[in-house]
Amino acid sequence: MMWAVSTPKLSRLLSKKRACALRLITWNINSVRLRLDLVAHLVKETAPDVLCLQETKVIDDLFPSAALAEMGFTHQHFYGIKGYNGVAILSKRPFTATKRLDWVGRTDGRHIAVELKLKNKPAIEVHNIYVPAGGDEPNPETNEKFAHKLAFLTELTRWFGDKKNHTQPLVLVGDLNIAPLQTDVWSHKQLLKVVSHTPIEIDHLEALRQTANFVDAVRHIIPVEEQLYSWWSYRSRDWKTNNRGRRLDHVWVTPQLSENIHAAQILSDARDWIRPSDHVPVIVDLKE
DNA sequence: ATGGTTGAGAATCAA
Repeated sequence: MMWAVSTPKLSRLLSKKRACALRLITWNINSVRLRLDLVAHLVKETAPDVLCLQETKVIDDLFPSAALAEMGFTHQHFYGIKGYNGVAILSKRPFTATKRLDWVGRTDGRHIAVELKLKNKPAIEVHNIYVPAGGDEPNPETNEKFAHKLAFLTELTRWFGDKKNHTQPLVLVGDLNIAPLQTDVWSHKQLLKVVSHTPIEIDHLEALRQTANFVDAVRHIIPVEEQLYSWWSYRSRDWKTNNRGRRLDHVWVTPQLSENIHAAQILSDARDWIRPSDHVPVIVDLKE
């Protein structure tokens, strides 16, 4: 087994998982087959109960189910298309339900959900979402990809809005491809017209958040004053020195779960792993 | 203002 990484201090840096906690990780992995060894490393170091991946980039027939089951994820729900996108929810705990959701008339592997039981709580529904990146130009009139991104968020907002009267606790994670806060980007001013940090996207994301009064679990733990990123472009000579990151990956929970948020961390070390994804894992522990 | 890199999978497309 080739361990791609040796960061011996990693486990020491991680806050310890409580015995009675559900550890949830979201990670845009940018090809699950190419980075199976990194998944194994992550799992060994952090022991997540539920691992949500985006950009698996593999059709279901070729999904590496057996290897992931060997890592302890005997419960798996995934949906991938050829070449790009693709989402997976890997779990050590059984699901009580699974579903796939499709938006803007496409079946393009961007949203799946599972239901699972927490101790002493009603079953929670975990949504794993990969929001379209949106292309380069932040104008829906001229850029079809940006129009798609906004339409995707609008449809999600309508759907979660319709669920509003339900009392089921929800967790929404994924690569939302939007960095909402000023401290979620390396330069608020320089990114105001850059897709991922434009006001119109942030408004759309905020509308989605408000449908179920979702709480940003990471910012619930880490103060908004603190610069925080989960993605650094491959197109940077030295990501660490330039540190031109953005926080595109999120974990949200509905209010009845917010008091259960025990810890949250962004594993920026992972950006230095061998052949890294451009995104790093985001970890949230929920007390049970 | 521009260019810079990576992955899938076979010429570009997506990010």
